[in-house]
Amino acid sequence: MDPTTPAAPRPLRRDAELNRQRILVAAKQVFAERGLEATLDEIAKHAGLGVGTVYRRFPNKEALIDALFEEGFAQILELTEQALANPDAWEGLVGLLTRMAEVQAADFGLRDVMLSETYGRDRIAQMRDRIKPMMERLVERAQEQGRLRADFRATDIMAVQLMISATVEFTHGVRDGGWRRYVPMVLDGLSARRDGVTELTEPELGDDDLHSAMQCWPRYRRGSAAHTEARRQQDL
Amino acid sequence: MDPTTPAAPRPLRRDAELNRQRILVAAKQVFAERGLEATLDEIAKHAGLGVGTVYRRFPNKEALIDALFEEGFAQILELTEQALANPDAWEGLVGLLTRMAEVQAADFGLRDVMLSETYGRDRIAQMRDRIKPMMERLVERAQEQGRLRADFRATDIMAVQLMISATVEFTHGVRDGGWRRYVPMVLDGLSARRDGVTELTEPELGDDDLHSAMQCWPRYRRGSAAHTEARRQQDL
DNA sequence: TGGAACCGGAGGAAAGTTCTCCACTTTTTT
DNA sequence: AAAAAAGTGGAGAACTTTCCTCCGGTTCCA
Repeated sequence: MDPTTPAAPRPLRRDAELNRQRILVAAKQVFAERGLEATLDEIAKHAGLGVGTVYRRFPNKEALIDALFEEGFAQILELTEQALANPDAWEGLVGLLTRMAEVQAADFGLRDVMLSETYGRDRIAQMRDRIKPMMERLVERAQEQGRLRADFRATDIMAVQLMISATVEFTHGVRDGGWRRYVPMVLDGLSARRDGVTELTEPELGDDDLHSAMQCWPRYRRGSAAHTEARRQQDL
Repeated sequence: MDPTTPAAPRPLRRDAELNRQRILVAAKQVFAERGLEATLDEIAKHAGLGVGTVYRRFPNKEALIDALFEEGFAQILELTEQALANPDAWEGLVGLLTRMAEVQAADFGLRDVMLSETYGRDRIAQMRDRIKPMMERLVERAQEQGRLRADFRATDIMAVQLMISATVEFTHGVRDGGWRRYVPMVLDGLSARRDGVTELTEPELGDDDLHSAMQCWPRYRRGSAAHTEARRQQDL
């Protein structure tokens, strides 16, 4: 009837489909390592393709990100459900926050999608709507069971995640899993009361670790280092 | 003897000196509000001057920052000394971390200088060398007095500050002092043991607060908003 | 009042971004 | 096997955003 029906999207040519997969794989990897700030040029190079190819398959960066992080969301949703399934709500919460930190540490792209609202806003908003009531139930139950501090609220979880995320980023590249030292500390702050402390399995950062963490700490690193450096040389 | 002696720097012309002051004042304000990412153009405008004037007085951005944050460092040093002076080391530590958070919230420029190593490296390194032993003593004493968890180390303080800093930034522009809710939580995680919890005086974030905090959350906000926005419009 | 000192702010230079374009290559169809 | 269709690569267009320079004109002060 309607000749312009968009219904029948003829399948991609074989090589094109293959390249599409390559792009997805490369994007997943590159985003995971470098976060969403990675360039599509970078991804294309990593996939062994030209940028043009990437842009023909995905109209823009956001579309690629969107296509990529659906499963990531599913994963998070599942983690939350698992946490709720635990009869000990506190244990569930502890596990959830730890897993979330693991996810964040393993995939900076997913972290960025979760923590920012720049990309995939709709999807995120939708997901938060689904997760929110679960979080509220989890918090409530953990409080009823007397393990979570009574003044904690579901809206505080975001801030806690952000705190943990900060330690993940801080220790990144310095010591794998260095953030693991700080998750128990934060959680000890959320418990209603306790006799001792949760044992820290992750050893402390040495002075040298600390120093290189500060060096690599990417925040506030504005202006290309090269540029600034060149200038510094001139001044001598 | 030597005609090229740099010793006698004839004083600036009156108007020039006045403008120098204006620059310093404006820079202090603008950096405090926007952090070190503020442009010298911005500062110049805020001072009612041209950029050229700023650059004649300070060879580059770093020099201006350096000239500016000496007193900030002094302030931090003093806070640390005060903390050490407190006979109750734990109380000292609590006070210190709270004050530090206040400083960070009040002056994003100083926060950036403290937490990054991009600007004023030498000065910072030097300061850290002076502060480090004080921190170690503070930690040690607080542990001896049985209030601070025994597995805490002086090198962990940086991470704790980073966590707090994350909450400061998160709540910034959403609710003044919203971060105050999280400092006691973190500190409760650092105490050796406790029967109950430290009372949170800062009320929780509402759903709307949370939403706008996410919206404003500046991290990962790459690509000019205008650009992205224009593109989004086209897609419709 | 004659310079030396100073000012403003347009715009140069560099480094990124995202995304387009089109001469070429590869696949599919006839 | 040749024509048609589909896909490719990557230089570079178009845009930001940064830091900083330059120089015609203005202001101060000896």
